[in-house]
Amino acid sequence: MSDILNQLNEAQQQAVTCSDGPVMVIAGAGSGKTRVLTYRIAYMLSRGVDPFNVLALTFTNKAAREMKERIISLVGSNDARNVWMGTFHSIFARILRVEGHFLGYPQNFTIYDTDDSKSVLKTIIKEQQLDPKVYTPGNVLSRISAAKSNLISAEDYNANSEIMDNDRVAGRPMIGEIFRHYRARCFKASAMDFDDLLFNTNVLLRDFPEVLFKYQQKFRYILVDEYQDTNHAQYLIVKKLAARHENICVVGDDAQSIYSFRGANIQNILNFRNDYPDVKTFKLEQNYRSTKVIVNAANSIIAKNKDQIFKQVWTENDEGNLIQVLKATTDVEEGILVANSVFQTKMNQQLPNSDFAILYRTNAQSRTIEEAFRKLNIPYRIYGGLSFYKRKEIKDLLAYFRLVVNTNDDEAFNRIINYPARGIGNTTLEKLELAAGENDKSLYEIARDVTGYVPGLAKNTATKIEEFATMIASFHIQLKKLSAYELGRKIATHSGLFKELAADQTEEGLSRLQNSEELLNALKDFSEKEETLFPGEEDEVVIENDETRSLDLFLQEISLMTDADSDDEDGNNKVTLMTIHAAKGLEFPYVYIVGVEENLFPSIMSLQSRADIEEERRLFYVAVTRAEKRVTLSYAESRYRWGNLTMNEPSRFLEEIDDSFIEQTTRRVQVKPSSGMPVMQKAPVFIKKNMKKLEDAGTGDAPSYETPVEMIQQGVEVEHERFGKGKVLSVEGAGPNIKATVFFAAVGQKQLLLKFAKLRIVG
DNA sequence: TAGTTCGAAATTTTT
DNA sequence: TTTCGAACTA
Ligand SMILES: Nc1ncnc2c1ncn2[C@@H]1O[C@H](COP(=O)(O)OP(=O)(O)OP(=O)(O)O)[C@@H](O)[C@H]1O
Repeated sequence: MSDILNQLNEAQQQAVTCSDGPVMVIAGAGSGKTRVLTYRIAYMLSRGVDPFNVLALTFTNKAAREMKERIISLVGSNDARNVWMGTFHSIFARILRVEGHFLGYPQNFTIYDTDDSKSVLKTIIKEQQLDPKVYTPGNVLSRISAAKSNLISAEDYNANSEIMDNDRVAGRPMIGEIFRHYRARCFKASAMDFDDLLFNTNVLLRDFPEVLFKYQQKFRYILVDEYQDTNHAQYLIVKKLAARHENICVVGDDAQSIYSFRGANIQNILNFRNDYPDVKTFKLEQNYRSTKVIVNAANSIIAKNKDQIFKQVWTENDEGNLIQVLKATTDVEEGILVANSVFQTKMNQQLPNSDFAILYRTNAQSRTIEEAFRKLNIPYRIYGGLSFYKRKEIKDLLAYFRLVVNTNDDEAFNRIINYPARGIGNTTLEKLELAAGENDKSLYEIARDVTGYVPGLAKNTATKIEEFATMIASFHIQLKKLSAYELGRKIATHSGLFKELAADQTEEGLSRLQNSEELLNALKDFSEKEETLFPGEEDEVVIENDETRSLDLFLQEISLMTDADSDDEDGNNKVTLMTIHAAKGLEFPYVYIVGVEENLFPSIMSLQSRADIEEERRLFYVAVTRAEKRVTLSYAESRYRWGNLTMNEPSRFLEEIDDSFIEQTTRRVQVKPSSGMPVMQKAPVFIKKNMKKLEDAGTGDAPSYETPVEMIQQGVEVEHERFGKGKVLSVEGAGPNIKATVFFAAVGQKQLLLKFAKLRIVG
């Protein structure tokens, strides 16, 4: 046990050993807050606390997993497996699976992701005959989401005159009505969206005292990491659960609150004392992560914010490198400069790729960076953006799985009823929807007896629909009998999905098929492995048939997984590319913050209000404090945005850093990259290509094609990145509109505008 | 009903 | 640059 305490400084030790009652740790970046939380749990366990009585809420599932590993090695016992540890969403989804019946949800409810939610909203907006330009799904969803995060139900929303007035003034008076429909539809589909998981947990704990009591007894010790980014719904859950024993420990840093856009409220941490007057507060001041330069620069950045708690942060670490600033002419060049710098640093000092992280404000920025790394053959991994589970082909297959698991899932039904094509079009679907609404049934139930519910249908169509429904029913029966993998493969083949994919011989089609196979592989792994993230207990029989790792369990596991949660199978020695938001809580020796430009970072959306700019500044603070050894900032004077060239000034944040922390020579150095850099041959090509685009954008006329275009003539063999190989049958048109008719082996004859089509001449 | 084509719109950040 | 939906054709 003293081993555990030996690895902590005095303030940390106090925070760890101060046993019962409310505890708050509020401290700057890299001061060991997460470490305190981890060691605190280890300490408790070593003092005989039952791991089943500990609930630890982390920001990602991966953080939870790592914390668990750490604790296991600290206490030298596998017992720590049984600690309840995970994100708010995954922990309470788990609990809702068991207790949801109190609220009328089945155990196998579906979790809707943002796309599902938007799709439901789109249907409602159309149904209500509202102007889709005024009511965009994204907009409406964010209103609804904000409401639910603040525990405002659809009824409350409509009854609240202030909210309704706001909507009216904003020209969107019908949002309350849409909200009502949305909530009804989700419920009917046995589905919860992300916000519902927290909202419904609150309802559960509010309206069912016996449930509240049960979990208060279970979770005698509650710990929350990154508490500054909790929203009201999360705050109340914690408050309710902790009310009985008040063994609650929260750690956080108000200067790192960066999720207010999804309802996070710094007041939760600032007002903690109001709820627990006898809270013991600990401040940690020593930073163990970063060099003096980084710590001091970060301090000077955050000092510009008005709203903050003053914190002294210092370090005994080395002075370290000054902050480098790279200036590029274009976004493409920025990528090259960054990749070069990584390459040089890594070669000079013999460092692994995993020592480097590239952080950006928006996902869209990853592209140019990615291309530069690919050119240099530096392995990288992109987090966020389009994850595996968001790909079309994967979502299609998953929609089949979802419908089989929860036949009420109308979203899934909609997605796959006519994919692969079964001759069931929009008109038919509308009739089904109508019948479903009138009879208060799910689309699936209508489909099972379509002749009964929708009499006027063409015979052929009705048969098709019933065949589909029967197929789903036959899968559904086998849900608990087969493993996830066995059933998954059966569905993929029997539904005709694989056949459809295999028929597409284009390169894109092949990769789609491969991805789908990859999903089946994941199912296979899942079916074979034993453990899940969560412990089970005798008093909660969630899993009826423990033997089969069935498909519904698989869906539960992946629905709340982000790609930060999964590890890469082909090695982890890669440069990390991610948004700053995703980097919260992580650390890397060398950090590059790219796109440090006005209108991008700070985002153009934030310039209106001081509060928003301060949040951007906190984001910048988070970014800088991820670094252990060196920070490099970069900006580009111009960058492409939706295909348009835009000019940008360097970010105000650059100027806010004291000059004494910035390496003054870097500017000169990278205007003329030193020779010996590996991309010297390639860089000019890139820049030239970009210059050409510049010209085009400037003049508009004077078509300037790259040479190959003239070479595309009748009879030439070409390759298209999507359609594969083909032969040019004819070329017509002139100027910017030259068109070629090409016959592709894979997809047949196509007309292509040479301006856009990327044709390569073969042979 | 299915497949194609053309024009408009989109990008903050995420569970 | 890509994605989505409306309009059009087979
Ligand atoms: N007493 C200590 N001795 C040695 N290393 C420490 C000590 N405390 C913390 N560290 C190290 O400092 C780094 C930062 O710790 P940790 O991630 O817990 O900080 P944090 O306050 O949670 O940071 P952030 O708020 O930025 O996420 C980690 O690498 C951790 O191992």
